[in-house]
Amino acid sequence: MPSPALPEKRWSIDLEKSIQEAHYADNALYTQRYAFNPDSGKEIFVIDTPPPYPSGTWHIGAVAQYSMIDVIARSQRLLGKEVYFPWGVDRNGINIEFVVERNTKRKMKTYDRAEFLELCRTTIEEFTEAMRHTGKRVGLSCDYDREYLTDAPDYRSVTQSIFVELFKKGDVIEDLRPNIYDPVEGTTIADAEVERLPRKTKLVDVRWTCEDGTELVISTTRPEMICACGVVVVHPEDERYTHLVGQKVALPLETNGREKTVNIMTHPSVKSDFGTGILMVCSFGDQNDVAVFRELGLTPFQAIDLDGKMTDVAGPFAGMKVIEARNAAIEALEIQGDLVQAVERNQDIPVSERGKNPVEIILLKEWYVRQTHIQEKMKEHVDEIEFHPPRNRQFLLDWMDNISIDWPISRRRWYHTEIPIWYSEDNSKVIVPPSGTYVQPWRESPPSGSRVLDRVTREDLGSYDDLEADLGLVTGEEKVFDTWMDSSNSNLFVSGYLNHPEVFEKAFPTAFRPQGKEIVRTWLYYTLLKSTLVLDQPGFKHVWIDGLGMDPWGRKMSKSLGNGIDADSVLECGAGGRTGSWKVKGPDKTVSLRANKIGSECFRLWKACDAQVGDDFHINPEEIEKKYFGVLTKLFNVARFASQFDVPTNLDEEPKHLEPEDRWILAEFQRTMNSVEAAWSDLDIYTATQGLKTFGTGLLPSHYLEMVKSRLYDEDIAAAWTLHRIVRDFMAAFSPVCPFFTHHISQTVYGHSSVDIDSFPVQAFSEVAAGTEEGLRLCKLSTELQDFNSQVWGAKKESGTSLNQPIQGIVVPESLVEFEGTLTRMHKLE
RNA sequence: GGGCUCGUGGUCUAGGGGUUAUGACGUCGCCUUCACAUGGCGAAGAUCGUCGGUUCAAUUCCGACCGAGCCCA
Repeated sequence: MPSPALPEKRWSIDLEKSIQEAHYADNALYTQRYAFNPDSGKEIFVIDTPPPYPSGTWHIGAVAQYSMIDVIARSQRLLGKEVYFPWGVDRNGINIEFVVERNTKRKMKTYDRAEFLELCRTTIEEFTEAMRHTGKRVGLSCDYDREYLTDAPDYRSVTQSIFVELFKKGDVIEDLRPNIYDPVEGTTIADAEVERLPRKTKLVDVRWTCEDGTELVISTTRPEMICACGVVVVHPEDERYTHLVGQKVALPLETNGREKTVNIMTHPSVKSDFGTGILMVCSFGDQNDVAVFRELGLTPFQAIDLDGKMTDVAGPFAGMKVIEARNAAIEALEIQGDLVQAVERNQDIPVSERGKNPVEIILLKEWYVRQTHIQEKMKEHVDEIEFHPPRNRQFLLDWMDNISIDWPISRRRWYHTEIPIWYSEDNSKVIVPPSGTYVQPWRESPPSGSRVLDRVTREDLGSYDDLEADLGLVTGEEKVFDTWMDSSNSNLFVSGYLNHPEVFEKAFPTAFRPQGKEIVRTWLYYTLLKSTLVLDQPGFKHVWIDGLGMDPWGRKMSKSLGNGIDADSVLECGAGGRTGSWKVKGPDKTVSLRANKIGSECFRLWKACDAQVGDDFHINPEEIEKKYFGVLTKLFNVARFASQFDVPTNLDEEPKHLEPEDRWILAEFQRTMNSVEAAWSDLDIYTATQGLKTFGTGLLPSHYLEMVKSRLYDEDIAAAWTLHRIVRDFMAAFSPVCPFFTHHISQTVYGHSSVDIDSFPVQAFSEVAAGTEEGLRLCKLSTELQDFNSQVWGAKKESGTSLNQPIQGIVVPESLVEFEGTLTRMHKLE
């Protein structure tokens, strides 16, 4: 027997790693394979990959999702598309500021701004490097040479240019509105940066007096805010207070510069069973107050300043810190005799994630992107986008229905993209930079080519170069953008907007947006908003929304639960003979999970086969190995078995004579390949992979191989041709899922790597093509053939006959008569 | 508390108004070493979350509830 061309006895993690390393080491070949070449003439398929945020560890669920994006990228290349699979890293934002503060034990605002930015940049670069490594370990075929970083000038200039464009069109506005503010850190923060901590607070009952002398008792934890009270409300169906509605009630504490009474009105948000069922609404005690002020059209008071101190409106308490003012107010109420009672109470209060400081909602002049006026238009665009799975479109539509206020985009932070604007000395004019320029207004003057605009009407008044002398002392904006302002340009950036107009022409709407469902309302929504505002087009052709990676019991993985599984440990499991073990906190007790070998190919196969896109998936290394490593072994063995027979010189030309079993398996193979090709076209990883797995581990080895073994050993040309043709094309179709596995086999056995194939292998076998009468007839025989083989194997088992011993009394049924000779030989029927 | 999504053998999963509900892993029994024990044959194991409704007929459609998850309060 000739020795197999595939020398390795089995697939192993060490083999996988050495193939992978060689693959990434040859940069010229890598570029030829995977780099984006917009001039290739092929249909362009740009993937708007979610740029990961480097924070030290990359969540295994995200790595799994990323590997599926790679499957899409590779399958689209296989279908002949020119794929741009960018490698981008999101590096703007608050997280890295936290890390630097923690590392240096110094607050951001105690630094020189430039110095702090440099610290952030060097710190995040270390994290980025670890992420690149994991990306390659899981086999991503990104265009790493074109890596983009959202904190780099080329990326930030796009964000700034879009801002300027929207500002000119009037879709970006500045306004004084309530914002969440951390008075200790001195910065606005986003909703997402607020968390709740339990604290003991005093709930005080305060007596208020109406104009007709009726006395009310209102419970509050924030008596210092009485000075900012705009209205007192009760529930519309609360009959206890119906008679009070419409009256005026006097504020029980002294104030300064405002009317001393407020109206009593109704509002459905009041909880009648809380305290006395009467609520004072202040600007702003909490988010509900903000909503009530807006709905009732009340003018808010500024009761707390940027230092967290009470303003003049607080009368005697002006200048005190919030907590001091609260105690002073309680004392004053007690002296006046208006304090009915005070009880200690546990309450979850909103604090900043960063400093654990209680946050306040205060009025600040900030920048906003207008969005409420454009929802209908956006919906039309969303209708044109194909969602995978279709049901996940609903996440977006529901969120769009809830949009009621504009998007605040400015932040008082540093490691973000700067808002590109300067103000004239009299504040009536603004200066904006020319498109494509990255500027840092907090430390630079406007560059040459900047335009001067009227701050209100947005009228273009001329160039900065001409008008500079008339503007007086120009001040640069110090604020920066919300990071979503950057992230929501990713599709524009990777599709070539501004930087490569000729590519953009061909590449937009961006072909493919893959992402997790938890950021539909941020990343997806804001991106589509931008596409509508800037280009009046849908941002994408396909949006692919995957579920989340959960722990083995279906719970979210988190540091606090202690149920996380590190991605690298799974990918390296089995390397160098080291096994993997994970201690994971389960619902009842800590469970120890063990696996011997997983690696990237098995990990990818698992994700591709185990869950449909859109479903949450449980990550259990034990299960990954048990269910899918065997599949790789089986496929490897089939290839290794085939590789001991000479490869016919021309695999593309069908031999003159094929035996019935060859024609049968070719018909089945063709059917599988057709459905796999259709599935790859539909971005349906699950169906494609399942189809290949079923064929490659079932029909092919168990039935066809057993039928043709003796012919193969007799050096039958038709059998060798059929087997090799199938194995070769199978590896091509399977290469998106397990690129290194198929690369190794196809390169070794056929001298041509499956990852270099750029058109789906055509199966045009004479007479047996799927859909032809003969093809259908042969496929219909499959079930019968499998049943017959099982029947013989079962009969041998029952009679204690070994499989290679003859058996008597079994007759090939009439329907399988064309296989009679083969089956008789295969089973040694007598 | 609100909105949305999901709920199929021990675990994961396919499917879908109609006779015995798909497959995989695991379990149990048997076989075997001629590419593959990372194999083969076979068995057990599911009132398709619960309760109502629509229907000649529901696990499949509708509603409520329960449970899980996501996002937002």
